[in-house]
Amino acid sequence: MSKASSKSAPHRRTRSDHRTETAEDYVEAIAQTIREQSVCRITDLARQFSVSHVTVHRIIERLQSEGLVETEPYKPLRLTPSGERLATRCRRRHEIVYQFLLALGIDQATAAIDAEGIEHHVSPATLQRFEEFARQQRG
Amino acid sequence: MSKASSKSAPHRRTRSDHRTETAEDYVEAIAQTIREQSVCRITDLARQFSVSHVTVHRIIERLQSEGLVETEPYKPLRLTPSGERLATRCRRRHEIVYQFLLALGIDQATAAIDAEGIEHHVSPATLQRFEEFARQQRG
DNA sequence: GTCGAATTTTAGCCAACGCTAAAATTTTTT
DNA sequence: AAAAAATTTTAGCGTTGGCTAAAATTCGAC
Repeated sequence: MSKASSKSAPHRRTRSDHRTETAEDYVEAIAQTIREQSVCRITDLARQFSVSHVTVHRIIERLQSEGLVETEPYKPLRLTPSGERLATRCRRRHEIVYQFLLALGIDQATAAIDAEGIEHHVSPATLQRFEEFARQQRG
Repeated sequence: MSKASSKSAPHRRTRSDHRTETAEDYVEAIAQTIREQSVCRITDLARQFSVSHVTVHRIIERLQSEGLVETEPYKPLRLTPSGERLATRCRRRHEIVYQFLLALGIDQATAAIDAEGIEHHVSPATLQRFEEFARQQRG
């Protein structure tokens, strides 16, 4: 183990980072669900995330107040333009991380799980290196 | 962008994962602080994590109830054997992730930040690949 | 030893995310 | 159309982690 190490960690991701991660996960899931089955409801997300529909409801309220999601009472969920853009960025990032792990030699199941966790913590610079590595490995 | 992708995400990390991450970060920081300046106080952690000492105090209470930290009133913090083991595992994992990012060609500052975020989400299998890659790149 | 500074502890507030129970609404079945 | 099923909403509670203010204790200087 080296010596230099990464001392003096800038500081741990704060509570507001968690809010962002949640927003990203939900927006990404909404986009994918709409893509696959044309509508997305609260129940769909509850099933995907294994939480109660009530929890989803409250998170959706927050995302709505942040301008990422639109919805009328008792109607299915929609993304705002801003929500769509976020979903697209997240999907791309997610895919790059996943392909990178595969290129590294990680098995599909593990890569899928780890990508889920890692994606939110990859800076643009690192993401670019991930992409290059995967391309180089594949090509 | 590929097609297969990582569909049907197992499900997002739950709230209890965050508790674990916090525990890991704190235990790791306590161990390092003790290593560097022989004692670790609540204030030290507050400074490192940029949160109030009151927040640290409450988190330490929890870690104590979980058997990771020991402390007597107004005294510095100590790790239990279990806390020490956790700190050692986390430090090792952190170091592997950091060295891996460096081996990939990420600059030190970015690698330090990203390692902080990524370390909690790397499975044992992936960690091992990270280690192999870094060794191979260096060797 | 006393006083002042630093540190820790307690009290009390807020937000996010987890839950169950129950009410309201929509959809489907009969 | 009425009844049943599914879905969404509201109400209310618990935990974690964020804060400030103020009290208690320890430590250092004098």
